[in-house]
Amino acid sequence: MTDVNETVYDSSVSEVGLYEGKLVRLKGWLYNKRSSGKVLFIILRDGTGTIQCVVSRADIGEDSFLTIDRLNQESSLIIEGRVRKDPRAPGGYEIGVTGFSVVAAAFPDYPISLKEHGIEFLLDHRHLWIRTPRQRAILAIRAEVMKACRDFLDGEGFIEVDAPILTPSACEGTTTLFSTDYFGEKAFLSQSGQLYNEAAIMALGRVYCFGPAFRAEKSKTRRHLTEFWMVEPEAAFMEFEELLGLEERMVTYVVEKVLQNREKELVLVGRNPEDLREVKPPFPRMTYDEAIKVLNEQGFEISWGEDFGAPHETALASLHRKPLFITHYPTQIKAFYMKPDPDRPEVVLGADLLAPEGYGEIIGGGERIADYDLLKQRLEENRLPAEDYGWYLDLRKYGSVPHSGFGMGIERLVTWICRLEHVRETIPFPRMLTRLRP
RNA sequence: UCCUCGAUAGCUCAAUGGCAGAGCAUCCGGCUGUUAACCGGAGGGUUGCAGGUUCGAGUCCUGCUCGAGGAGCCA
Repeated sequence: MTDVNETVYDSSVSEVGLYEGKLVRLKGWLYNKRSSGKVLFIILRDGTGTIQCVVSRADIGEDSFLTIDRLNQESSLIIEGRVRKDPRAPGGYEIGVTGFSVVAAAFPDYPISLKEHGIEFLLDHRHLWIRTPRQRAILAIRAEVMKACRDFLDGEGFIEVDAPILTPSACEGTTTLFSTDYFGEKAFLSQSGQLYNEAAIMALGRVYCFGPAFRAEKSKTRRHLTEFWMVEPEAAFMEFEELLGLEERMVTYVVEKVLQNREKELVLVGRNPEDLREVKPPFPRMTYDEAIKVLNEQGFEISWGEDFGAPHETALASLHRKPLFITHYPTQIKAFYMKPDPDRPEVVLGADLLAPEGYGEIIGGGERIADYDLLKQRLEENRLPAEDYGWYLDLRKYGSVPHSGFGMGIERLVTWICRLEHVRETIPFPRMLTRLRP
């Protein structure tokens, strides 16, 4: 049945269809095993997918059959066999095993059996949980999202500039920061690279930073991590209207790329790709004033000047099937660097982008204050230490220009795109209020 | 920090105040096309911790610990 001179092709599980009728060699892990006496079905996973491998006692001999029959879940092995189409196989193709070698037999107590598990148990075993097809799919989509962000911004003339993680003070001053000791001085983990971006645009024009951000808030919800990833573009000479257009095109591009390259994964995690095909410009817009009116009409008790809570955001966003811009928030509830609307200084030229289906804010951004005196005044109003912001004020002293930027939270974006219940599945090793390990 | 809910076998869960149970996983056996295979058998417990009520507590009461969902805050 096997010609000793026949070529054996090295393949990944995902590309096995290219070798129909040929012999292939697959390297991976035993995901599941079913036996029917003389025939054994092995589901092999290799990081690109899973495939059914059929082992028959008659084909490989009694000893080999017993060896493979005794392997436990997650044993690593190399399998050789012939690719064939079979409607009975999940995925359409299967491998008729002609030979194998065990790389390492797994201990018999692999914790993540193929049944239901609670979230605490799964998070305690996150290092193993990520092996499951669903988690693999989510992480692959995350990577696609991050790549699409970079590709889009690179294509728009942005240059990636890394912002520091260790910083001497708060970027926005309001939220809680993780502190650490820096050779006897107190230092903080960055919660945003934005202020450094503002310095970088005066050198490079258009920049973005892409990195982790840290928030020591005691938030305990499905939308919060203490360590999360954010992409923050910033552009010199870009005003508010142009910024919203950029955000719209970027979100559209990212969604398009995920549909193009990770549709299988989307389906696997339970997101209907058709929902996402509607995400195209223009996105609906609503001013803060209008939003307050709509919320009051819906029975919410919220008055002008209050910030939105999660239920408010959900109510507003569920009016549309596309992301929704909320613009012109009250100056008093937004960060000190946001530029007040020249026609109406009580509101800022800032916007949040709310994902549909109750996923909340995925982007926050706006035009920044370019005027030296106004920025100085805002710093004082917010009681921020002058010595830490001297360099930031310098940017307004030496050739200040109108400029805008935004931050997009990767985990929230992925949560919405995948239609997940919680952000914790969208990052390889989540850091949350009650979780630092593994 | 606040509100609500929860903690029983490795995992997911059941058990009216009255003998601590099932499915899965593990081990042993069976089955020539399985689909989170199936069938038979075995092992596996300080019921989160500390008190209390009771003839008797997994179950009722008090305190604590840990976790989940939500609020506030935010991406």
